Amino acid sequence: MATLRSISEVAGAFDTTVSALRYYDELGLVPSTQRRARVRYYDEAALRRLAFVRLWHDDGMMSLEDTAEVMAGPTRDQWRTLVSQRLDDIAQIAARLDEARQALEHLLQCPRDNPLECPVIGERIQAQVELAFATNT
Amino acid sequence: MATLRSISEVAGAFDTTVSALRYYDELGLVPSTQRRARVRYYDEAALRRLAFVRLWHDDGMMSLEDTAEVMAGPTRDQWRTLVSQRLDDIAQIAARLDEARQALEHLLQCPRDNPLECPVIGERIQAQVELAFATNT
DNA sequence: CTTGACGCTCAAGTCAACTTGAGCGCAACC
DNA sequence: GGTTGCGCTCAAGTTGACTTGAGCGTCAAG
Repeated sequence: MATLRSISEVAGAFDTTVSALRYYDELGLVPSTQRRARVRYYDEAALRRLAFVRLWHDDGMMSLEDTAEVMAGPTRDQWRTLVSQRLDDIAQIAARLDEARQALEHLLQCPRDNPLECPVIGERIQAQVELAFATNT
Repeated sequence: MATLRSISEVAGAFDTTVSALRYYDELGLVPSTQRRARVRYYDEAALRRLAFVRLWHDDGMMSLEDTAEVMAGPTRDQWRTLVSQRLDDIAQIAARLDEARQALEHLLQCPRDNPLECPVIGERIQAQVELAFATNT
């Protein structure tokens, strides 16, 4: 049952590095289960914590600190706020991502050689500039 | 016509800082139009460059370096590759974002107090762990 | 005529999330 | 019995995108 894995096995399986795992351990984010003569071993529970971290944290979705807080919070209210904030952030990011995607997709089929000269992008940009100086001259 | 803005005006209008603008200038990313006795002034064209930078770069969509390359590339092929790579990245990020959103939304209405104990999330995590050690024991 | 607001340069500091390097221990293999 | 492989610790380095600080110039107002 309680199969224990060495740090390099875990790193290999989760496509990460030994040093990153040591770093997580140091932070207390994913502590190794046991220490036999200073050597770290990981069991299933630890692996689940690790998978959790990678689910939240990868690609900069959530900072390690926030991830730690979500996992650590013994009471519901502590992480609920954080989670719903993060949901708001995600919605915003998704919106921006979609804007960027549209712009980039246009660029690919835009006949202009220099992106700065593209009239379609130019319109957005111009709108931005005008908006920036909307209140004063 | 050619209205010139001071660095602090520009910073205020674009909701950024004077030091960031100086940094962009130093990089050659958004050079100031003129220098009157060492003092920077920005015209419309410069503002358009700045808006462009913020459109691509904000929220970590694109690094400043990539942004620079897209704007600088005099030939189409130079930035086309970059742009389509970035489109791929965006698609991936969007997918991960959606995964994360689903997980977080579930958490908000999950009766469990500790996210690590949630069976719905647990299933994903478990799948990850198993997948990680799929090839060896 | 000094105080304040704004501008400048150049060097150094900051932050997150790691990585790298020095120097060590222990076990196995040739 | 040396050397390779994996593990360890602790301190310091890295990267990107800025920020901060020291020290200075310039001009308008009080």
